[in-house]
Amino acid sequence: MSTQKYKTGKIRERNNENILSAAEQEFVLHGFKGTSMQAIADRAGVPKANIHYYFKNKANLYRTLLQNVLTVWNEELAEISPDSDPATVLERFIRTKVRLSYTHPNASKIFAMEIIQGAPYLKDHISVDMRQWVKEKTAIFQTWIDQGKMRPVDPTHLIFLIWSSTQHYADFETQVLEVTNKRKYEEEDIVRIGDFLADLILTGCGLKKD
Amino acid sequence: MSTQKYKTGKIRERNNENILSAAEQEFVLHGFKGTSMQAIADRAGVPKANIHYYFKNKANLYRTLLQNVLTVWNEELAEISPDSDPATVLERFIRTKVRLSYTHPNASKIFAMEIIQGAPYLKDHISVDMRQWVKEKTAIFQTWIDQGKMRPVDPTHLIFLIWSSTQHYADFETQVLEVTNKRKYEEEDIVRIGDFLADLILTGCGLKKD
DNA sequence: GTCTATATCCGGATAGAC
DNA sequence: GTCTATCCGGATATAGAC
Repeated sequence: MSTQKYKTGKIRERNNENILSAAEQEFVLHGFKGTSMQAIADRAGVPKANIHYYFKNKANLYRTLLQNVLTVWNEELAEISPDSDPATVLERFIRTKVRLSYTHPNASKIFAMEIIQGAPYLKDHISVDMRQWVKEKTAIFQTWIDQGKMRPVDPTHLIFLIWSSTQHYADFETQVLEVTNKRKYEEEDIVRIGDFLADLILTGCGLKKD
Repeated sequence: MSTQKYKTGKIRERNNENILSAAEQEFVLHGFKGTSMQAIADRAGVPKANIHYYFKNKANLYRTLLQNVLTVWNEELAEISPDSDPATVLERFIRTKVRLSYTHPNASKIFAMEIIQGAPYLKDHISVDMRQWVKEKTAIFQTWIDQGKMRPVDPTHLIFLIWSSTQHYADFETQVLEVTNKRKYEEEDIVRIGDFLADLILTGCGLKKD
C-alpha cells in the first residue's frame, strides 16, 4: 500500500478478478485437489507466486470462491412470506434458480462437487445456515398446506426437488447439451425449462387451474 | 498364470475387488486428478505397484469403474414398452432410480463428477448410447401424450427431471442428511422419497386419479 | 507489489529381486 | 504374481532480488 505505484489498487483489483475467474474454471475442471496453482496462474496470466501473495494458499482461494457462490445465491433468492400466493412464490423460486444455473453455471458446479465430496469446507454452513433456511421455508409451505392452498406434499422434499431439478441444467450441462444435440443454452431454452418445471411442479402441488 | 501358486485366481479376484472398492471411495472423495494411487493402495491394503500390475494405469482403473456404473444402471432399469400403462412405468422408473441412489451412492457420485467436469471419459457414451436411449423413451412418452393418456409435458425434460431428482439423494447425500439432521438413510426414508417423487411427478403428468 | 529461483515433498510409473 | 526401491516430473509454498 505504501509503495503503491498504480492508481488506487486498480491493478490489484483486476488481478484479483482474473485469478478468481481462472480458479473457478480450473476447480470445475479438476476439483480442489486436482487443480494446480500453476494452472490457475497460467490461465490468469500472472506468476504463481502472486496468487500466494494475494490468497496465501490454495484452500483460502477455494474458500473465497465458495463464499462467492453462497453470496450470489442469497442475494438473488427473494424472500418468501406466508401471506404470498403459493403459486406465484413457487414459480418465481423455480425460474430464479433456473436462471442462476444459466448465468452462474460454474458456481453451481463448484458447489455440487464440494457437496458430492462430502462438503469438507461447507459442512458447517449446511448444518447451520442452510438447515435454518429450509426450516423457515418448509414452515411456510406447511401453513399453505394446512390452509388447503396446496396439496399435502412433503415440504422438505419439495425443496430438494426444486434444488435438484434446476441445478441439474448447470451441473449436468454437458449431458443435457449432448443428449439434446445442442452446443450451448440459448435464452429460449431457459424460458422453456422454466415453463416445463414450473408447470409440472405447480401441477404436482395442485396449484394449477386446469 | 503359468506360475499361479493359489487356487484359480481367488486371491487375484479378491485383490481386484478390494482395489476397485478402494478406488471408488478415493475417486469420490478427491476426483480423478486429485486421487493418488498410493491412497488407493493404502485403502485396499496392497502395494502401489500391484495396482499398476492389475490395471496398467490410473485412467484404466477409472474407466473400469465408470463402466461398472453404466452396467449397473443398464441392468436395473427395466425396459419400457408403449403398450404399458404410463403411470405404472413412470412409477417403477422413479422408484428404481431412488433405490439405486440408495444401494450405489458412490457409483452415482463418480458419474456426477465425471459429467460436471465435462465428461472427458464419457462424452462418446453420452452422445451415442445415452442420446439413443433418451430418443427411444421420449418417443414412447410422446405416443402416450398423443393418445391423451398423459398431460402434454416435454418428454425429454421429464427424463431430466426424474434423473436429477432421484440421483440428488445419492450425489447430495451430505446436504440432505445434514439438512434433515440424519446420520444415514434408512429403508423407510427410501420408501418415503419414492412415495413423494412418484406422487408429485405422476400428478404433474396428469396420471393420478384425484 | 511483482516475479525468478529454489526448497521440499509427493505424484505416477517401472525395474528388478524374490 | 508380489513387493521394494527408485526414477523423474510436477506439486505447494517461500526466499529474496527487483
